Amino acid sequence: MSKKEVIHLYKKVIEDLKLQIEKGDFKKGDLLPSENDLCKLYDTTRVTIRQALSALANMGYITRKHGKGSIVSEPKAGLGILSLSGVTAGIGTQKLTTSILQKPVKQAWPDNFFFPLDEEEAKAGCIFLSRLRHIDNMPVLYEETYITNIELPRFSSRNLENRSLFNILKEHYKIEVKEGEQKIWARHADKAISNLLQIKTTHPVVHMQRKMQTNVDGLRIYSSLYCNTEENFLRDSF
Amino acid sequence: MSKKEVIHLYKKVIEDLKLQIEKGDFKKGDLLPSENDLCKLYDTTRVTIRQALSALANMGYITRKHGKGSIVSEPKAGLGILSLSGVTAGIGTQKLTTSILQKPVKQAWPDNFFFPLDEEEAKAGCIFLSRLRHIDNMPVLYEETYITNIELPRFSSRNLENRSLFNILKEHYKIEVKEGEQKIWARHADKAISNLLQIKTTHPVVHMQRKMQTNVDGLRIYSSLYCNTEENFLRDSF
DNA sequence: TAGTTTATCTTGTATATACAAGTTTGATGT
DNA sequence: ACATCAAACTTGTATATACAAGATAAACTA
Repeated sequence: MSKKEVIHLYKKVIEDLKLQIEKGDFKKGDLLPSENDLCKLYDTTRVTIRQALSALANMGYITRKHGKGSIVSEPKAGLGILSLSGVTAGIGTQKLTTSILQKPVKQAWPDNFFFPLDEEEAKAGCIFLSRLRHIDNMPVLYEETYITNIELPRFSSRNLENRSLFNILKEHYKIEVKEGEQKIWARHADKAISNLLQIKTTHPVVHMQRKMQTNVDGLRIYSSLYCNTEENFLRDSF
Repeated sequence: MSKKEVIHLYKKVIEDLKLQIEKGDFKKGDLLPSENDLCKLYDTTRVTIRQALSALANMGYITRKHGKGSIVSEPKAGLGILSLSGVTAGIGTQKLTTSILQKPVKQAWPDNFFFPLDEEEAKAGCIFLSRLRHIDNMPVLYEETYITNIELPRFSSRNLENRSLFNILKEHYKIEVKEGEQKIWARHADKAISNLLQIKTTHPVVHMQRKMQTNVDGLRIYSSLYCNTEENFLRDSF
């Protein structure tokens, strides 16, 4: 009764190459195997290989040069919060830990929610969770996440510690973030935030509000986050 | 002796559809003609049409739905490039003014530039300019821009006041920003910034450093900006 | 009528092939 | 030794075709 999901060849090529770049088998400036080499490797044709390579180029892993080849791009560093490419940051995963302050719970949207909601969305309610991220055991980023309430089997009980919410949504529910918008402020930490991030109330923090569309119709992800950028910074690529 | 550039079919499809979306022939939510219809229209095959459509999807003009069609997206402000918005909904362009503190000048890159430069780039030097943006005559955002020094005829003498640098680069030099990355901090304003933005040195400001790739090989645009987000916020779509 | 199936749309994945055009390298000829 | 040219790479554009799979509406059945 196993799912027996059809794994598409071009997706396998993407995953393989992505992994090898992230592992460091291919470093910045290296040339990937040529399209024809990859064709032989995967026993397929150039159209399929090119589909994978152009996706990788779009995700920012490589740049392509006519007559030359596929050149591995600079690895992205920083707290890659926003990267749509799914690059889990250049900050070593071992240094970045996440603790859940509020496990996912179904609830109504807060009053005066920070982005306007359409009717269906407002009626459906949301799944709320909050997390605190640490780097080297120091709290750095506090994030509140609101997901439109649709049926996500076993979602509330999933272990979100030290794992990317986006990866879980992708792997288990095939939900992928497609586009979004964000608003950015610099603020003094208020009492709650200064407690959470263990800083003084005069300390400047980045405040961000984000709205993200997904590939699932009607399902949006909102988040509000506060970040102490004294020792680290927020980064994103577009 | 004209250039007689070969215009590729898939590029023509992209341009045609893009134009029709921008003109409003296709509005948000509309379905584009199906792939097969477009095949007949352009007397070509699906592979070529799909190449165009997937490019348009990547550019954010459409989203594609399996079994449904190509759906025209909400028009977006720019390509994920930072735009400034007011708390009170969108500020009209009339309220936003720009003054040039430093007209474009050719110079060497600063020492310890905030992004690593490759050899060619470092050798070429840069064009530097700085601008101060006001909302309702209050200074809100200070931005320093560095462009790789390539020949841009008459660029230094162009009037950049109240006009988008990106629009000028696009219209006059066909330079378009393709992708980029940005780093974000919250900081207390230092003396220079507090003077420029007319705020106290304890005031929190958003500091951003951005690196942008263009469609011209070897031409990159860097910027470092400081923003007072008390009355306004920075906004960004991706 | 209401629910189900079927046909027919749509896009998604894939094979096989051809030639154009940019880049590099090595052979050739002076 | 050096410049030139040709061959052998690379990616870019394109045609033609096949079947899978999601979405939708018409036809069918209870």
